[in-house]
Amino acid sequence: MSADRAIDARRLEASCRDLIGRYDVADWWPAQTQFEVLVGAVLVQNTRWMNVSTAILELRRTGFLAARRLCEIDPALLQELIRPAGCQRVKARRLVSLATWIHDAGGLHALDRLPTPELRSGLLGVHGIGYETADAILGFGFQRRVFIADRYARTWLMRMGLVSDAEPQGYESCRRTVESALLGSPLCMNDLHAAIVLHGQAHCGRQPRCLDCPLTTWCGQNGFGLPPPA
DNA sequence: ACCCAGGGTCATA
DNA sequence: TATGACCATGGG
Repeated sequence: MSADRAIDARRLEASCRDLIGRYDVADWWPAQTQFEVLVGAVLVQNTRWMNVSTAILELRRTGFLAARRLCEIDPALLQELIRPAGCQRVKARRLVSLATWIHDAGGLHALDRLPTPELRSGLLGVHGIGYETADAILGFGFQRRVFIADRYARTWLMRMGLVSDAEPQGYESCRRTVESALLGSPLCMNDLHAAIVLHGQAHCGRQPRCLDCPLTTWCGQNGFGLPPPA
């Protein structure tokens, strides 16, 4: 399977570098503390960041932006504080689960020392944290080198012809493929994710803004819509 | 007045 | 294993 690997690591690296260079990727994930990154990762699930930031402001204003505090918070109060982010009942439970896991593990300082595989499986064990949220937390919260193979990423990679047709279908296979292909690359994976999302957003929506975009992406339905050039 | 976003879980077939 | 419903708010 690796003999005729259907991915050109050189071209992938060049394309990613090019993409990163086209977007302002600095401070793409605004956060004042490490814990705030983890909270934001849960709150942003299927939600615009604008709504998340007001919820985070509420949490900060009331002093609940700490794992220990969130473990004991009244669920109804937490729901009210994060209401601007939507799905408040669901996300309140998830935040408490996350905070409890952190507390039981001995705090973020203890978790920081764990190897990435252990940390990742631990995160995935928390109710409400799936692959994408776990990897966002690993990358932006714990500064680990992980590729976030979200839908934007998989679509972009496929449309660019950078991965085989089979890869984008599964999160994990795509993630592993890209991570191994970029093993020796100096590219910042967080910057790459930011650029991919910004690129996806720029090509999203009913008014495609980038029909003349030099990158090989297409505008239209579902993010990258129009069929690939024949 | 729609539409859906920096997902994940759970119930079906 | 593979879809689909569901969560829910606010900005465009």
